[in-house]
Amino acid sequence: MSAPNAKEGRKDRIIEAALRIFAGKGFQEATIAEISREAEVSEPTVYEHFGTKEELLFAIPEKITRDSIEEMEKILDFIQGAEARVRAILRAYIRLYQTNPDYAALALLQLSPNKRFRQTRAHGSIRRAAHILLDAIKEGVADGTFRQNVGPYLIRSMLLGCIEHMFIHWHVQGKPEEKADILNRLDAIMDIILDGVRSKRQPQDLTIHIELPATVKFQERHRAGVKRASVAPRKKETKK
Amino acid sequence: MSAPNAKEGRKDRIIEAALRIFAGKGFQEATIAEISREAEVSEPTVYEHFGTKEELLFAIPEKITRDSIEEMEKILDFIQGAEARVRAILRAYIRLYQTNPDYAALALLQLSPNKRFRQTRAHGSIRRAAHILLDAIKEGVADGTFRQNVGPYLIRSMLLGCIEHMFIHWHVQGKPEEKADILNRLDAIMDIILDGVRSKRQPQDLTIHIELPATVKFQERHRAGVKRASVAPRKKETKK
Amino acid sequence: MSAPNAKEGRKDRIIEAALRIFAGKGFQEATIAEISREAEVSEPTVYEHFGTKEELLFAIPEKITRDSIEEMEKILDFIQGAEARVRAILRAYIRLYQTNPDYAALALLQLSPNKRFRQTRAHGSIRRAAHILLDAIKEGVADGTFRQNVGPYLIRSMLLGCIEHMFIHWHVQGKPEEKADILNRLDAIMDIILDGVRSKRQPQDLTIHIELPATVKFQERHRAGVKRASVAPRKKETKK
Amino acid sequence: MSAPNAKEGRKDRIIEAALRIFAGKGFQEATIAEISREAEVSEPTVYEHFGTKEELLFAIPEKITRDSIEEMEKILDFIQGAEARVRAILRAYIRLYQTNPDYAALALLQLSPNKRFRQTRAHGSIRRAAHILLDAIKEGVADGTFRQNVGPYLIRSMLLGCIEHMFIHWHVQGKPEEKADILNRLDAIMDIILDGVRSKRQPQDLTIHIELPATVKFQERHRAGVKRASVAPRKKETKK
DNA sequence: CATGAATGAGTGTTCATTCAT
DNA sequence: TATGAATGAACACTCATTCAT
Repeated sequence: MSAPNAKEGRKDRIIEAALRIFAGKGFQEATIAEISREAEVSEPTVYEHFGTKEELLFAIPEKITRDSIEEMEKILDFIQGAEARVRAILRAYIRLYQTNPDYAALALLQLSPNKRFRQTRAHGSIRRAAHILLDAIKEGVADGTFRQNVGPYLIRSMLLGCIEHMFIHWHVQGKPEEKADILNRLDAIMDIILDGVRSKRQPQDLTIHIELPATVKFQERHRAGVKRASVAPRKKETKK
Repeated sequence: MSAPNAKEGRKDRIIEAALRIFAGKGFQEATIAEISREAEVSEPTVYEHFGTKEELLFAIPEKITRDSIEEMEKILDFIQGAEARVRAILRAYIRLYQTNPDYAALALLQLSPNKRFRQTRAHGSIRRAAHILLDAIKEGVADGTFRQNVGPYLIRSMLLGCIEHMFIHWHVQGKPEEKADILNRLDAIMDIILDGVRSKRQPQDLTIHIELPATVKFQERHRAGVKRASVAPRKKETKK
Repeated sequence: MSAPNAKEGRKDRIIEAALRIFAGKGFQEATIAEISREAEVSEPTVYEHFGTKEELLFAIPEKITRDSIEEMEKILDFIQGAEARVRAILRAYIRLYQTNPDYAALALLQLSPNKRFRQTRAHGSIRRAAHILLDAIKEGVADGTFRQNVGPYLIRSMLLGCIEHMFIHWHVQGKPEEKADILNRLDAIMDIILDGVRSKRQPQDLTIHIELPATVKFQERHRAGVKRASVAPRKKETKK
Repeated sequence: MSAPNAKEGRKDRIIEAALRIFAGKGFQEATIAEISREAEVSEPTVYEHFGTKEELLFAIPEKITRDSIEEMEKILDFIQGAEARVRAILRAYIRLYQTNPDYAALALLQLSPNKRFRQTRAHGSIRRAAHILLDAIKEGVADGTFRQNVGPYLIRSMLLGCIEHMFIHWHVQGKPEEKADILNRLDAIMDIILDGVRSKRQPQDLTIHIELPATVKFQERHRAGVKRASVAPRKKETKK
């Protein structure tokens, strides 16, 4: 038990050290010497487990994405409805980035520019995740949840682009405290993307005309204000 | 006149060569030797004009953004209305990226991860552009064009994130032909972001309870039923 | 009995694997890892038996030459006559190289350049073999079999040099099929070295004076005269 | 003039230093650092001129053989007769090895085991030289200078093998003083190879047919029949 | 002023070799 | 004893950067 533990522990320690260093100073600026120091192993030990500096880089998303994506897929089995599924997927993205800010920085700043990364198994996982999201969106387009006249790729770009942009922005701004907030604001973000940012000042085209005798008593039952969820537009007009 | 021209021409040739090379293979993978070869000057000549490889990197956005942003600012003087201004700014972004795909790749993949770039004058220009966009958004929030309850930063992230994500996606996918399409589709994209992706079929979640005396005549006006949607939104009307 | 057998078998397996690998890619290019893999033992086991990579290299001729040379010495006891002895020794060389082409390549290409190998016991054996050959040659010089005016070292260089050159040539040319032929051609080679490559035309200038009774009829048959040879030795014998 | 001189001088200095070091301690044991120190240049300068350590190794025979072989070819234009040509070629070999003992050691001990060297231009020159020698030998075989029944390849192996063996022997024995002697003894060596090492106690191959009157008494003197030799020299004497 | 030539400084990578089990 | 795991030590090679011309 100690051996495999020690072994895996060592390998994991190296990956974790590499994640810290790579995220901190970039792939090229980082040296194996520094990483091995951080991991408290010797340089050759790093090469024992990872044949190349770049291989070590790619091992990081390999390790991190596999679990995340499998978990996400499991969860999705229990979620019905396109919108809910999209929300769940984005929630997974955000939670991953938030739980592991170093990984977020690595993935968004170091890995994505790397062309060779695109031929990696880890990138395959990422593509799969992106595909799952795309499928959920398509489903939403099909069932009328989302607009018919908008390409699902564009919707995905909006969703992921927004999230990624926020993370990058906060990372380079060095305001990690705000990062913790993203998950809380996901529903808001979702609502905005779903419903748009334009202020909805008029009951869009809903008009109800009811003619009642003067004696009739009228009671409108307000719903409890929606808490965090759907910022769905509430439009109520009662006319007489 | 010929000398400064030749000189400036030389400097520009170096910058352009550097842009091509940096965008093509990344900053670290590129060598001064290669760039000087591409620019048809000698290596020391590169150092004559740019003290450092990184300085040369930073000179690229310096050159490109200055003109773009100044032009954008001028144009904005003639545009009224928050939404139109936002559209104009985004149009400028897209046109820049589209006109100069190498610069797009450089800015989005090479420059943004670079921390030192943030202390550059060129980055100042970029920040200013981002600020102008933010101001336009704020203006729109203030004048009721945009929702009040959404932070302008978030709106900006949505807009820029979406655009950047699309460019990156198309760059790494190697589909430049689609890139040419973005500008044409900007208005559509803007509309989507502004209006949301949710299909706007009816006032959702509207519940009206009306108690009426039996004698009251009631007339319900059906809207067109949802066609294919299966997960159709729930609408409940209760009448008595 | 099994243990030492197994052990010796293991040691031999390592030596044989090392021979294959060393001969195939050279000493420096070969790695202990590769050899241990080929021998189906672990790397430390190699070091268990041979303290050093070079020690392992030297163990190969150690193992191979010992038997060969002892056998050769025994055989020589039964061979009389300098020329026959020389032939026998060379036959042993050739048979060794031919039986074990890997060893030939190793000895001729890897071991001979190695200075430290000269201080090895294995090299002692090789020296002894060379000495035995030299003794046979000296014996031949002494008893009139070989020319008096040629140093025995030179004769040995001719013999060994020729054989080695042929093996090297065929090894690098990758024509092992010809190698199988050398032993068959040893006698021819020996004859050539012994008798020279010059065509023996000397009887050309041979003048014989024979006094015969007038009745005797005499006929000499000339060989075709050599055309261009200028430096051809002229030998004249006169008899009565 | 100074620049090319300095440049070529530098490059040559590096080659010469490399030759000394490589010959002294072998290719693998030598380090670029040591060579650059010996050449009094920096390590990168070595790489400026030679992309690789091995390329540097191969540049040595490149430089040395080209001149030698061209010179040899020129000289051969003036030499008539196969034997004289062969002698001239071998003289060139020996002089080269003797003039440049380090190169001899390098060529015979470091280069010949190297498989990649065989694909080098320098090796092409060496092959050409070997081919010229072979042609001269074939010419000699054709014109009757050399034995008809001996393959020219074998003759070449004898000649080159002998010379190389002597140089190697003297190199590893560390007796350079004898090396100086080889050229002086070349003619003797040639004579030996051409005429063989067997003591020539009688005119061989002499066949005399004499018709004698029946009254003449005839006596044939048998020599001891060679046992197994197949190509054994035929000696027939007929006496009266 | 432009450049050919040179280099200082640093890094990834390799293996022979050794412990701890 | 045999080995999986780890490492110390060393080296080839690169490239941004600078002189001398």
